[in-house]
Order: sequence, then structure tokens, then C-alpha cells
Amino acid sequence: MKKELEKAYQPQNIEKRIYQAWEKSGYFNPNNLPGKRKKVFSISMPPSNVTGELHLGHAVGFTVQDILTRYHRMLGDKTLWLPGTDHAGISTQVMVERLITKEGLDRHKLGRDKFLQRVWQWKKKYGSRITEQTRQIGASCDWSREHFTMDATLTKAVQEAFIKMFKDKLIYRGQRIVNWCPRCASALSDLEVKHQETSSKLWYLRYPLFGSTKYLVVATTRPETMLGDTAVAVNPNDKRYEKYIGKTVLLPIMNREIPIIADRRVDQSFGTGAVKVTPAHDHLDYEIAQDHKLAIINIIGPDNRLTKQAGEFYGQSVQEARHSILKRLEEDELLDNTVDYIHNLARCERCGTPIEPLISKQWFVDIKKLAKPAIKAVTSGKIKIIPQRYEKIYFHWMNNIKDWCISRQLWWGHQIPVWYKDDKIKASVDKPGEGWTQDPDTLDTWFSSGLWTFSTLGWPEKTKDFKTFHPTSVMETSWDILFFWVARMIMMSLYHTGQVPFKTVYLHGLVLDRQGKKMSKSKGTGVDPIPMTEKYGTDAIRLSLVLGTSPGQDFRLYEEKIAGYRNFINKLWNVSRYILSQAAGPVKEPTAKNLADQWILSRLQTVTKQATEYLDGYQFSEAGTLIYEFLWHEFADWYLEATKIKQNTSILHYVLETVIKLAHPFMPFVTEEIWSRWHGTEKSKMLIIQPWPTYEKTFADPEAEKEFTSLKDFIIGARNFRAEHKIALSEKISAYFWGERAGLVSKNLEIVKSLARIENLENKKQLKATGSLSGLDYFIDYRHDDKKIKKEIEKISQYIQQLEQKLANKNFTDKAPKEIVAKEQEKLKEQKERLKKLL
RNA sequence: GCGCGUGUAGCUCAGUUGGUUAGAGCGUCACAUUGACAUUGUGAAGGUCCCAGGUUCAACUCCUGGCACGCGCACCA
Repeated sequence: MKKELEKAYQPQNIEKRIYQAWEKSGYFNPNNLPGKRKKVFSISMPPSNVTGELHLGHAVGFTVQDILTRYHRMLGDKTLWLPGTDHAGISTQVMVERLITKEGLDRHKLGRDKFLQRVWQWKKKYGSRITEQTRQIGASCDWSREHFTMDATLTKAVQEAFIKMFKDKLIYRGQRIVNWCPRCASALSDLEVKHQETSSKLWYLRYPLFGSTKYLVVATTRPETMLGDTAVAVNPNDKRYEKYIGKTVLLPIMNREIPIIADRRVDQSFGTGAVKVTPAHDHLDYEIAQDHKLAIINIIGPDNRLTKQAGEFYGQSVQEARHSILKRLEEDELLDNTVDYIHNLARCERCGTPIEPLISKQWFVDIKKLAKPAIKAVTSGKIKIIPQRYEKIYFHWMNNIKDWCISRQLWWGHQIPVWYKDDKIKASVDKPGEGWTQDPDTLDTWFSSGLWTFSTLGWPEKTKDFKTFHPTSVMETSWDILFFWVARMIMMSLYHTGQVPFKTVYLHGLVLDRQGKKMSKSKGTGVDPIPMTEKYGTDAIRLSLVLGTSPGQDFRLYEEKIAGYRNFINKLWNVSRYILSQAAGPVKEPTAKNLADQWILSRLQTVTKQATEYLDGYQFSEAGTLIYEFLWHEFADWYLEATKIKQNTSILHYVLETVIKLAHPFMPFVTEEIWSRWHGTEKSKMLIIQPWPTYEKTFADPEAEKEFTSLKDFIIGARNFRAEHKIALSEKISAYFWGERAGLVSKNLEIVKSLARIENLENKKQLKATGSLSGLDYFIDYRHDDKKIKKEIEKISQYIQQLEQKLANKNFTDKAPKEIVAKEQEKLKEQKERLKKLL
């Protein structure tokens, strides 16, 4: 052990070097791991968006995945954690479009090929940023298997998948109403639309009844769409309008006669209870039109301008049209009323532009057929979701699933492998021949992500990796992409490979700011993990993202929390510094020489066992907290102090080594650093590949644990001594037990002095012989703080009464399990003895 | 509308099959301090586990019904 171990842990100087050493060792790659590894453990890393930067959401996920990976690697599993990035169609294209706008260009001027070149350039320049940040968080994933969704092999997988689904008639092309983003000039799936409260107006329009001077009033937030109205609908139960059903109104401006129809879906209480029906530009109206066989008139084009069908308004933008139409209606006295109104406006998830529903020819997946087996995979238990309540949400969504629109009018992405020639359509990777042209559209990003667990392992080829690592063991991600991604992976994998993509889904919560709100970059309420890792160390961030959290449950993060875990890491650093400076050397078989030794060894075994069980059960917070408590408040605070009286190097080393192993998955950097200073930097001796500690029965000693705990309680109780007696006690202990070593002092004086007793009592044996703690009666005489003692007596008496009552209850003694009753009886006995001593 | 979550110490949160006198961190207060560590140590104060019923020998935990806050889904024009 080198003496120059720094006084405080300095993560900045260490982390980069440690990560490089790990990466260089090759151990992230399961092929390079030592020993025979039969059991396989694999995780697919959710591909980060290439345009992205690491945020705390990633950090939580990576930490949990890394804990699992490191734990299983140490367990001796053939462990693979496969990383990658996603081309993120819309996000990336939007970003590059903005860039070229600044140059006065747009993608159409540039042309498809040149534009794509620009995107690739951009990807090359910034795409590695996120992977660098992934390294910074300590992710021990296999970079040699890193993939990008637009790699040649993955593109091939996408094409094969599409063609197979097309041939099986699971993918079809149809003219349907879709969510259209005018800015992106592309169709979107339902999931890519977000609703946001927006203040707007509700206009009440008068539609004259045909052949009458009366009119019906309809309310709308979108007056311009009236040009495309093909009916007015009312609820069949609405008495007010009963008499009009079957009649017609004259659509203003267009002077078109349109029917008044009855439909259950109309809400009587909204507006006037009469609705204008615009099938081409509203999802509900479209459905109503289908059922009532109404005409569909497309008046808004993909360019967000009115079509020829809009007559005199042809060519106007939607905004202009709204203005002119309102003006015209007002002039004709057909505008009844205008009120302020807040409604949920549908917006493009990526660019925020209001969505324009319109009729368009797009590609769809007939997803209901895929949903059935995907539901079964979860009900049958083949896939387990943690926490379980998300299964319900999953089922609800899957049971109500609608066809998935997968074509995007974007350039950045996988171009649809379909070719046209005259009226012929052919799905094929390559051009089928002269005169064929390929569909210009690309696929939804989530189509390729849906194949992620197997496309990254070489599918559709039957590679060794695929055979070895698929299905993967766990999918770890945040709950908000359960539908986007997790559900689609399950459907795609079952269909294409016949296997589930993973056996367990672990969902973590979202990281919230101090106020409990979603972190927002624009509001500046976010915590950027990278500067935090520099300030407090990555290990501290990792702990603060995992300890004290619960799966699927959102949680708040703030700086003090991180600082707290930084302190803990520093504690471990100093514990190691102390132990290694006391006696360097190899770890020997531990031999217990006194009660404290027995206690700590037994506790270590208990902790090892429990921590292992927690990790196996995905209870990361519990496992981490347990290690934290043991390391700090048992090993450091008590055992280490005890050894200041009588050192037992073998045990100090053994416990430190074991606890460092247990802590490694949670705080890899500091543990690896301590390890390397102790065991050297040789590759084969790295902590990352050390075997996970096992539970050794020989050290388990519940009796010792119990007795030491009593002793601790007694020592803590000694604080109630009067000051002068305390001094007397200290002096006595000092003179009696330390003799010539009386000079040894510690900050933690009280404990050290009191612990001197452990040694003298010849530990357990004597404790037993003298009747548990009776050997300590010697000190009890010094208890003199009457007030405190009185209070304690009161407390104990109360408790005794409680216990006596309980035991007197026949129902309890008869019906409760025997162990519980026995436990209560023992408690009563203990308390009575305690009381006796105090009186 | 349908569904989900949360409510435990001043603050942030744990609490997996119902069973020690309900826990931790931070904060507060008191005390300690020379050699592992002030990024320290020891302790104290602080709780009708949201409310009301029910099941049970036993409920923070299970059931029913409220209240408050947050979120998701949905055809809110």
C-alpha cells in the first residue's frame, strides 16, 4: 500500500483513467471474460438519440443497467450489454433543417442526396457525443458490438422485416385520415402527437336550415374547416334537435346542401349540441362519415394551404382562410357568438407545430394481429413487467390499439423498400428492373427500434450472437416509452423471431426537479449530469439516482442529495486508507478472536446474502442502502473503532475486500481505484471480474450479532451518565484495559473506551456464563441521571403493560403462529429484566 | 369519461407475501474532537403512517368509501 493515498477522494483525477483501463481490458466483451461462463445474461441498451445529450433520464437507466451488468459479470455469467444509437428520424432531420435554414437553404433546394450527405456529416460530428457521455457515467457496455439503427446490417434487417410483413399482408397502403405535421410535412403516428392546453376561441356559426329562415348553430374552434363540412350531427337523444334529423342545412359560403344526422358520439352538453362534420380534417368526423357514408372533401393540402376544393379560398394559408371566412360570415350575419376557450390542441411531439388531420395515402401496420400474441406473452408470464401495475396499462393500450401509420415523408431514415411501375407494386430490397421507382417515404423511427434486441445481434442471419444472447434477459427503460418502444419490440420480436425480446421489463421513474416537476431545459430547472459528475464524482450521481427510489416511481433530485452520497464515497475511501495503511498485504483467511470479530463476520455474511437476494429481485435501492448502512454504520463506526483496541488484520482485510465487491456495481470507480491500489493494476486482477462474494455459513453467528447489538445499546446508554462519572468511567477503563496503550485516542473516544470491555470479557463465553450482559453491571452503578432514567422506566413500564395485555389475550395466544407468541414472551422477559436493572 | 400513481418526522423519500416500541438522509439542537475521515463522530428532539368505516388475534401494509395533489389514455367538436 502506498502511503500517498490522498486525504479525500478525488474523482476527477481517477475516473477517466479507470474507465480507459476497463475498456482496454476487453472485459466489457463477454468473449473475453475469464473462466467458463455457461449462464448468459444480456441487456440491450435503449439506443440513445444521436442528436441527444446525456440527461438524467439516461443516467438513471444506464446506472441501473450497469448495476445489473456488473453484478452478473461478477456472478460469473456470460454478460453482454449491447450499446447503440438511434437515427431518430424526425428529431435529427428537424435539427439539420434548422442548420441549413441559417445558410439560407432548405432541403428541397438541396435535394435528397445532398441533404442526406449533410445529415451524415452532422451525425459523424456529433453522434459520438452521447456515447462519450455514456462512458462518463461508467457504463460497462460492449462497445465492440455498438450499433446504429442505420448501419448496413440493421438497414437490411429493417428491409427484410418490412418485406416479410408486406407479403404476410400485415403492412398495407391506404388512403386514410392521418396526423399531419405541416412543418415536418409528414404524417405522424398517434403516439407522436402530444396534446397541450392552448387558449383559443370557440366560434358559434349559424347554418341556415334549408328552405327556412331559421338556422342551426354549431360551435367550432376551426371555422375555416367549414368549407369541407358534409353534415351537421346531433345526438339522437337530444330533444332540441329531434325534429331536424333527416332534414338539411345550407352550408354557408359554399351553398351546399348537407344533411343533419344523428350520432351517439355527439356530446349534447358541448357548445349547442350540434356539430359540424368535416370528415377530411377531424378524426371523429372521419369516423362518423365512414358510418354514415358521408362525402369527404379535402380542403387543406399537405402544404397547409387550401385546395381547389375550397373554391375561392384556394391557395390561402389556413390562417388566412380562417380570417377571410370569419369576416365573410360576420358580413352575412352568420357569426353568432365568440367565446374564449381553452382546449387541448394536438401538436407535433418534436417541433410543437399544431397537427392538421387530413386524408392521405400512407403505409400502415395492421397491428391488432400482432397485439394478440404480445398480450399473451405478458399474461402467460413469459415477460414480467416491474412494477407490475404497468401490466394493466400495457393491456389497456394493447387491447385498444389502432393501426400504426409507419410512413413518414422524411428523407432521414430507412426508405420504404417498395417499388412502383405503372400500376404494379413490388416489395424488394433492390430495384426490380428498368422503369421501377422506389417509394420516396421513410419508415417511422420506431419501426427500426422495434427490431433492436435482435437486429443488433445479427438477425436475420442466424448468427452465434443471436443464438447466444437472444432473448435478452432484461429491458431496462423509463415507463414513458412503454408504448412507443417496449410494446412494439414485443410485437416485432414475437412475429419475426418467434421469441420474446426480453424476459423482464424493468421500468424506472422519471427524474424530477426540486419542485417535483419534470426537468425542463428551457425553464432551466434541469440538472445536467455531466457537471455534477465533475463536481461530486460519477459514483455519487449514480447512488443518488438509485438509492431511495422505487421502480416506476418518479423522484426528485437535488444537489444536497448528491453531496450526501459524495460524503459516503469519501468515507469508504478513508476507511480503506486507514485499513491499508495499518497493514498492507494479502487477504488471509479471517479468524475471529473476540465478540466484535464474530459480530462483524456474521453481519457481513447476512449482508452478502441479503444484498444478493435484493439484486436478484431487482430491488436496487434496498441492496444499495443495505451496503451503505453496513459499510458506514456498522463496519466503520463500530468495528473499525473496536479494532483500535485490538487489531485483527485478517478480518479488516476480509471485510473490506468483500464489501468493496458488494459495492462495486453501484459505485464502480472508487471501488476499482481502491482495489487497484491494494491488489495492483494487472489486468487479470481487476475488480470488475472478481467473483461475487458468497454466503458462508461458517461465519454466520446470530448469537454474536445479538449480543454485540445489546452491547452497543449498553454503550450508547452510558451516555446518560453524569459527566463526572463518565470521566471516572473513562479513566477506569483506560487504566484497567489499556494499560500502556492508554495513549491511544480517537475522536470516537466514548466508543473506543467502552469497547475495551469486549476484549476483557473474553467475549461470548463470559457473557453467557455471567448471564448475558450481567458482566456489565459494573458500569450500571454509574447511571445517575435521574430524569432520564425515570423517563426510561416509564417507557419500559408502558411497553411491558402492552405486552402483558397482548399475551393475556386468548385470541392472540391461540391464533397467532407459535413463533410470534414466543417472540412476544421473550420480549416481555427482556423488558422486565431491563426494568429490574434500572430500579 | 376510463385508468394509474402519490399522501409516512420540518424537507426528500424507503418500508414485497399483515407480526420487534414505524426507518434513513438532509435540516435543527446538544455534546465530542490532535494520527483514516469536519466530505467526521455520538446522541436528542421531531410521527393520530391523509380521513372514516370494515376484515383480522394483529393493519402503514388487505377491502370499501371519501378528501387532497400529480400523471397517463380517450372521438372534448
